[in-house]
Amino acid sequence: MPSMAPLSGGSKDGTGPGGGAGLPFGGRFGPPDGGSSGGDAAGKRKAASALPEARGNKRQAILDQRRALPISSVEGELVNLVKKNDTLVVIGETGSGKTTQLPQFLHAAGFCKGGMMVGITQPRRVAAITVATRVAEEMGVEVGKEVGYSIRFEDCTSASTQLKYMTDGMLLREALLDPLLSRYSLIVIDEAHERTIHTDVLFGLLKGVQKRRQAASTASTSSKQKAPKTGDSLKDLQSLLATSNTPAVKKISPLKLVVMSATLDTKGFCEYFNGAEAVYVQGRQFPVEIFYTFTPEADYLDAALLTTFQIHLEETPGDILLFLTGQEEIESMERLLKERASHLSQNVQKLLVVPIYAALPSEQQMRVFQAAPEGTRKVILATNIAETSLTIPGIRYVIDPGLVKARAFNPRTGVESLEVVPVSKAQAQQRSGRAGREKPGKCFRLYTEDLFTKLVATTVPEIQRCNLANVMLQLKAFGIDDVLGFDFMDKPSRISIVKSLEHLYSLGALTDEGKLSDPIGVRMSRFPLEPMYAKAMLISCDMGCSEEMLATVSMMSVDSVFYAPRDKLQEANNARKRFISVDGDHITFINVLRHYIQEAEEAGAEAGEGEGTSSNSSANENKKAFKRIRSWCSANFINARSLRRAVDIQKQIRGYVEGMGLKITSCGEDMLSFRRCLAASFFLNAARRQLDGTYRALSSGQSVAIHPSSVLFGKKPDCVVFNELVRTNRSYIRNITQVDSLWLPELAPHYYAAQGVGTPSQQQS
DNA sequence: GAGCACTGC
Repeated sequence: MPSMAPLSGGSKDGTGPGGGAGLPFGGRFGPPDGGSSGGDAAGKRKAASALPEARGNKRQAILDQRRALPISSVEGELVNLVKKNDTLVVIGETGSGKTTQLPQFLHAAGFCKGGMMVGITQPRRVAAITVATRVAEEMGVEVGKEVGYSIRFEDCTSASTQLKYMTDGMLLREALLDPLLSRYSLIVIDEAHERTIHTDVLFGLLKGVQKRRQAASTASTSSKQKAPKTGDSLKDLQSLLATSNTPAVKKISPLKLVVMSATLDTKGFCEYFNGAEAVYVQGRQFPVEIFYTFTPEADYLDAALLTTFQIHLEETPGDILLFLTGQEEIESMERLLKERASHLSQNVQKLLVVPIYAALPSEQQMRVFQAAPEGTRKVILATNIAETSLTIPGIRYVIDPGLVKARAFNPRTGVESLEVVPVSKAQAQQRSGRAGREKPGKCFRLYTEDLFTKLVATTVPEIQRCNLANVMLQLKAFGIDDVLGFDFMDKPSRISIVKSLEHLYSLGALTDEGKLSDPIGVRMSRFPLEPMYAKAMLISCDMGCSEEMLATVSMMSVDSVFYAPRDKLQEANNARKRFISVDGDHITFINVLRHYIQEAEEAGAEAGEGEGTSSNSSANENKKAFKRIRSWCSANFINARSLRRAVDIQKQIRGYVEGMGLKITSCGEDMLSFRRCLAASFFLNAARRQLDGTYRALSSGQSVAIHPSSVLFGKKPDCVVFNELVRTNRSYIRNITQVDSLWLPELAPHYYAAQGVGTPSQQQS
């Protein structure tokens, strides 16, 4: 393709504020290297008024906006390339319009004919919703009709849907039910550079689907051909293709694939997709000047503080975005900045400090989107959440200390930890790009240019740094038995795969031959849960306490529901007391969920009592109920967002259980039965108290301690099961329930030697 | 007596 000019670059010749010239903290920064980049999907725009006249104007405005996008000048070429290639790699920089426009081009070119769909995956739920909404608006249709989206808990599509935006995890789910993705003519994997675990699994899977649909379509044209050769890892699906559903399969057309990425790291993608062609689409991003420090900073927090005031006192208006590693760091920086800002002289503009991180309650998160008052500069203290997940308007200055808190995972021990590590080059570029969304901006990297060149190019893909039990279960469910030979773009370590297979085997999900067991493994793979929780649901159905386990796995699947701000710790602990069970955290969580649901029901009933005839009054009643629940949450120091999510999950899992023909039953007050069920479910995570008072995890033999946030902290139970093993200063277990040590060999005899619970009967290594 | 980046089904 005569393609498409290179992406717009940063300025090469800017003179930096640091360059030595008269700054209060001068001499800190060297000259710019002129880089700029980064970006995310198209943002949400305001819906226009519904007045006919305004609507006409709106349509014209939309058309103008679409035509102005860099991608629209190459529509014809792009469509031809898609037609010509089975797989096409599209590199589109920020603001190119690829996410909203390319699917519309494909729609116009006839890829949705004959009831077929174009599917577009996104790593995040919000992106799927906002982009689908925008595209529907541009096409002048209602969301959910021709253009729809599908995310967990919300399917906004219909029989007439032709462009379907969805989370990557959702497409994986769909592939379980329809292994050939027979309703799709083309799949677009967007934001492929983010390399989420779902995206990476999809890569391998879709390559397989392409192969089989190719085979099916040529088989149907060249008439008879025997079942495809077996012997490769996909033989199960191939035989499925050969035996079942024959008429439909014969008609199937080949599957096209478009992989869209924001980085220039095309080589890896093209090689992986069998030498696929790549095209570049120019972006539209303002230049961002990059500054480095001349020497390494001993204390990056101090350097960040000084740089903030340097910008504040010397630079033109525009808000500042400072990247920090976590909540604690943000809170202390907030205090420091506020303290220093209070000493600013009267004739200097004010500084407004706003924190944002995922655990912050939503009302407080919203503050970053409010414009600062006249004559005030806003400084936003953010975690990685501001890197991709949300775009904050008004940012012209980015301060990047070059560090990030990332999850690490030791496959040998199964221990997870969070560690502060240097960012990758791609991440640093993504961060600096945040300064050039609306106007030219500046990015101050609190490290030397030499150090930048030594950073790794891209972040290690998620699939290489987390627990793979779920992924392996899904692959087995797809009929891929040879998981070690699966076509990963970046293969996880062998030990990591083997360990997760052992884990699945211990749970009974795999047979001695390593195949998915039926019905246990098959059922487990259907649940949108960690394998251990999926198994727990199945066991609890046999043990008569599935209602309690349903509440437990729902609560275990969300972020901590207890919200304890540092300054109100005592109050929060007191509030928690009313929910506590002496048996442990699991039953405590069940109590929280039950109280919440009861409160919500009462609030709903109270609202219903005063129900009037007008919809207005019922809306008010809803608002009242909502308010009551929210104040109940804050009075009890409970994170409302987490609990709402737990309720959603509970509802969804209940549906799955019932769909399998299993019964949800409660054991009532018989918590002994429920604790036995917890022991039977979580036997892989058991720990026993040693003579010296420490605890020993039975499966790995490592020494662990009960986390102080557990209700069993300081209670010295003899034997416990737990759900989380996290390493910080030492190894802590969290979410714990007391069990009788004799239950373990009784309920998990295949794992624990019958004579006792000193050690498991296998897996000693 | 400690501390939890961010997503997703």
